[in-house]
Amino acid sequence: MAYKSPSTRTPGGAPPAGPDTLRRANLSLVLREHASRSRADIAQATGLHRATVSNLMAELLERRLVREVGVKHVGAIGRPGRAVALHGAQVGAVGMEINVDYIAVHGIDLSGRGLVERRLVDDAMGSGPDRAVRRVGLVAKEVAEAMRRAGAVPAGIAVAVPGLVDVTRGVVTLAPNLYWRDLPLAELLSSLLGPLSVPVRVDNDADLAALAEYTSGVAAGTPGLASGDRRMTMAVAQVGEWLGLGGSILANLFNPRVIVIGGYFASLAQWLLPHAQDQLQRLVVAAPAAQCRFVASTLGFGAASRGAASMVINHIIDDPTTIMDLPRPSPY
Amino acid sequence: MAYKSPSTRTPGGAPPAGPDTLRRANLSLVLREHASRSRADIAQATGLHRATVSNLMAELLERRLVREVGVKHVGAIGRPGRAVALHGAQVGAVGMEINVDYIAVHGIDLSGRGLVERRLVDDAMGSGPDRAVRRVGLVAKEVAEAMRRAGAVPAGIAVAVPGLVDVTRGVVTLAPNLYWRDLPLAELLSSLLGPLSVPVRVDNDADLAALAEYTSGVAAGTPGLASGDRRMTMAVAQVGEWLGLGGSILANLFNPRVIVIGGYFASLAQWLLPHAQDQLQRLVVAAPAAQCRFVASTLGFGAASRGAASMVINHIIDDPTTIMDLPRPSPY
DNA sequence: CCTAATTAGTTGACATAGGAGACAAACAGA
DNA sequence: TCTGTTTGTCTCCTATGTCAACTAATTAGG
Repeated sequence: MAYKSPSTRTPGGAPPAGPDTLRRANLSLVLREHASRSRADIAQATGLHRATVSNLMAELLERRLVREVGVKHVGAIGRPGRAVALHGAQVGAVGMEINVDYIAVHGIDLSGRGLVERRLVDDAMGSGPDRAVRRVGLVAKEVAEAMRRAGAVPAGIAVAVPGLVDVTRGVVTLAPNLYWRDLPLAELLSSLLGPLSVPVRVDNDADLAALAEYTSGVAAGTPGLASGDRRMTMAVAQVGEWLGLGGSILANLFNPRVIVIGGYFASLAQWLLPHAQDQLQRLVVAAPAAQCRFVASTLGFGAASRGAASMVINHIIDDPTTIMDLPRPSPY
Repeated sequence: MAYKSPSTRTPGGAPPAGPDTLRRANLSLVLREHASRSRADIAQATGLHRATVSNLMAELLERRLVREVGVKHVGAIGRPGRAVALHGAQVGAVGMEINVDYIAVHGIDLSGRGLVERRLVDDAMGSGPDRAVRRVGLVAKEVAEAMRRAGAVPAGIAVAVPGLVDVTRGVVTLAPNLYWRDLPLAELLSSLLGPLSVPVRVDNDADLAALAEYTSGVAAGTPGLASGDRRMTMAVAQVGEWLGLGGSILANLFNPRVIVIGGYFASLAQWLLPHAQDQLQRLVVAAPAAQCRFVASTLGFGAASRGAASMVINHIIDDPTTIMDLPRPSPY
């Protein structure tokens, strides 16, 4: 009999680890070092043995996640390495943002290149979940089709929702603005998408917007914290001070380098941020040793859907075996 | 040659995974199910094969982390299982809290039983790091000795510091009250402890206090958030409202079930909390759907050191191979 | 042009991990 | 006592990574 992975049926805790767990972890490790480097370089960077990297790379090549991209002529002595690079074009990721008056969509490929970008105004999103979910499902289907035509088969869809989300189950616990409550959105969308069988994830919109800022926005490459709360309405200066107070509480707890202000606040940044920054400086314990700055988002309202698409890609990088385009041929 | 784990030398990212990684993960998985159950029960709970659990259990027995504790007579049909349980008594964990005017210490064994508890008043802790570190080192040495006399060899020491901490390097980035800055506390204490070679960790005091509340305090078994900011001084009612505002910001971001108020605030809980709760109710989006309550700490000032000790235990449970009391005899 | 040195990638033996199934052990019930 | 059932262990199998030896490709130097 063939070797079977440890049974996945674990009631509460972490799944048991088998050899495949190891494989997944190391595949991910190798895939992270995709910056057009040779196998030897990657072995160096990951600490894995050259032979192991070769082996793992073979699987990544088979799954069309990377490709050989030419010879890496270092000019130095010795045999030149064959550079491998991320082969993003064939794998797609779809991110959607649902809000009261619009649906935003970002379709990108594995290397982050934008393929599809839409923003549909729809004032009736708040009129109950049934209609809204159907609408989202239609848009998702259509975008997935467009991605497929562009050569990138969608490997996952992530949906950003303005509310509390149970990420593991894909359930929207509460989204007041949409009048949603305990809505199994991932499940509903999955069944609407039907035979496409694309994994659907759901997450909080602010979290995903933060991810977008972190990966490609003003906070790119910096440990940061994003905040886009847009439920308060007060005079600008006052709001700025409150923002500073809120930021100081977060800064004292997490010591971020930047706090990114997004959503409707971003457009008022010019007037808000000076007050906020003053307040922050006064209230943060570590100031000025640990510099924490308020920064306005530059991604605008597309941030959440952009972040959603990024999250799909992150999940693929975390576990490259989920790409089943070319299932590994059984050796028996 | 024996099998060598992948080289640990990884500049930036995660370490490469070898068979030992797998072993560690599953050892931890089994050790978590220590509630006096049979091997078969544990196999059921973890999803691992019975044979694997037997194998892992053998190593845990060898390391004296668990012990056979009698027959599990279910009264039911079939061969009764041999129950195994956590054998905490031989392994110790030391938690220390450093503050301006005192050092608090908690020594517990692996099963959580308290062995040593001290609280030393020392008003000169704020007079520079040199003296303070020496003092802490002496206390640590003495407590470790007491633990050893009680039969529990310390397997780790965690230190709670009121300030910003770089946990991975064990460096106190900034502790204003102590006048510490970029102090490599873990390294200093390690060298002071000398040949004892006990791993030293450093963490933020509020985080560790939160851990204590979570494991054995008012928030035991509940996803919670702890806050013990004691830097503000205002009129009680006003403070209560500000507390509510701060709590609402956190609640909107993280949706915790409880927010535990600790430190000096806890003693004023009676007057503070009603105002705070009112404010919270008004400002939290999800209220009243997602119930979030303010709760006062009952652990008092020992919370951080208690949490520090818990953290040491958590690390042991996470990776039982760090217990090298009985190194596994090589089979060659 | 040919050889030595050097680095890149691959191959097969070895070590270790966990799963599968068979087996002995230990009980309850008839 | 015999049967059925569950527990724990043993042996074999597969999967994975390391290691050392080997092949491949290139530069340096005569």
